Amino acid sequence: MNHLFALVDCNTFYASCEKIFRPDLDDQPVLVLSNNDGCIISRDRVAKTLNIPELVPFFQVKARVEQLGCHVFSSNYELYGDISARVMAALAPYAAALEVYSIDEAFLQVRAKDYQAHGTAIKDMLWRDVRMPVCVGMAPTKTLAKLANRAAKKIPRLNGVCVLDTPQKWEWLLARIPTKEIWGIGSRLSERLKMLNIHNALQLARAEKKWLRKKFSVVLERTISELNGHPCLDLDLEPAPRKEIVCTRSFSYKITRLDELQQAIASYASRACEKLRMQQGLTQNIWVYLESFDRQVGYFNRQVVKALPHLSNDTRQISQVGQQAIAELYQPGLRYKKCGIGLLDVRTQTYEQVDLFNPQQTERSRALMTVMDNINHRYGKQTVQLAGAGIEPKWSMRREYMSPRYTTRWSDIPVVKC
DNA sequence: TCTGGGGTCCTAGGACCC
DNA sequence: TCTGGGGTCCTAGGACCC
Repeated sequence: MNHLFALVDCNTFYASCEKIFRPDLDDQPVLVLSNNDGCIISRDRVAKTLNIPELVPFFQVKARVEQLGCHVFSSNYELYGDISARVMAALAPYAAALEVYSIDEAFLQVRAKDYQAHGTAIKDMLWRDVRMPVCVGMAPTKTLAKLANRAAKKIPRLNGVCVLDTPQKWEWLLARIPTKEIWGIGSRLSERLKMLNIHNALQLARAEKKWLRKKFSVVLERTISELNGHPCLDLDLEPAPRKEIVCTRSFSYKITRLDELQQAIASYASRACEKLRMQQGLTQNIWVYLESFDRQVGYFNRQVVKALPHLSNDTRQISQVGQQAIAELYQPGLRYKKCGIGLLDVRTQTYEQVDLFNPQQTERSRALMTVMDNINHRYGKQTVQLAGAGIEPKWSMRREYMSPRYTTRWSDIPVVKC
């Protein structure tokens, strides 16, 4: 075998991040909530044994969770992002090539004499150096590596490492995996496959792929090839810049006033524009979204796309257009729960087409944005921001159980008492 | 009172071109 | 009696992922 793909996936990533700086919680149940403290999105190993469900609204289980003595945290993305970067950096020496697939997963291209030993070495290293528990799955294709990883998580005797390097090994596993669990097969597809009498991964692997391509899509055809050990998907080493940058949030309570909605849009526009400038991007089309829910009126959402006069990454300009748009969408008397802004058709500054007859973003505006970003990078987010975004606004999301930003704020650095 | 947020890729169909 | 063929670009919507 020339090389294998390895998928390294952190176990209960958010909950594990919270535990790194709280060794006192080692054997305690830990839960992490989504934005606005809405749902449970991560449960550590101990909480799972208590049968606390994932993806349920927190308020429904709050009483039980407290009774069981769970430690609850609001999501702390600054912390998780930083721990993720540590994990990825630590993995690099163990791979010929590495793809950061998500905040808690990486695909590696690995060559080793003994793959089992290599996987164990990766797992032990991440626990020793970052205090992050992971599982490792290895196989000749990414799709099989995903399934190997799932097996490593679910089958205790594998000790967190699963290598599928022969058809005998992966076919044994495929026969035991429902189609829904395959990477790229969601609930819709798996239902339709069931009607064709395809219930598990082995049945899919042995199905007629050309016919299924016609009936479904090329994606499914690739999945079938990958299940048979024929790689179709390579590592994505240099992720392409984003084509869309979206920022939407629910409010901590229902908003009724336009000026508060405009504050929110200004604040989300700032966030989106920071991301835009980070990838040296420009945008010309702005999407604005507004959602309300009211007992009497019911559910309602509206959206609009607005064009800027020219390509831009200026927070002030984009925020202003966003605020005009939200004013158009606004209807007095409704109670709003969520709004958002998206930057569409994002392109790179390098390829900007200069138009002789139309205005462009000025040098002055570019320079100002750079200064703003530098200050915020150095002294912390929102050191400089638009006045229109409001100062510590009441509507901003609930985060009642927030842990310190141990690794990204000087003021939050943990203190060791001897 | 109360249910997250941010992405990508593919396809079908329409408009338009030569 | 009989009405071409092939291609590109764009958009909306569906499906999927973490």
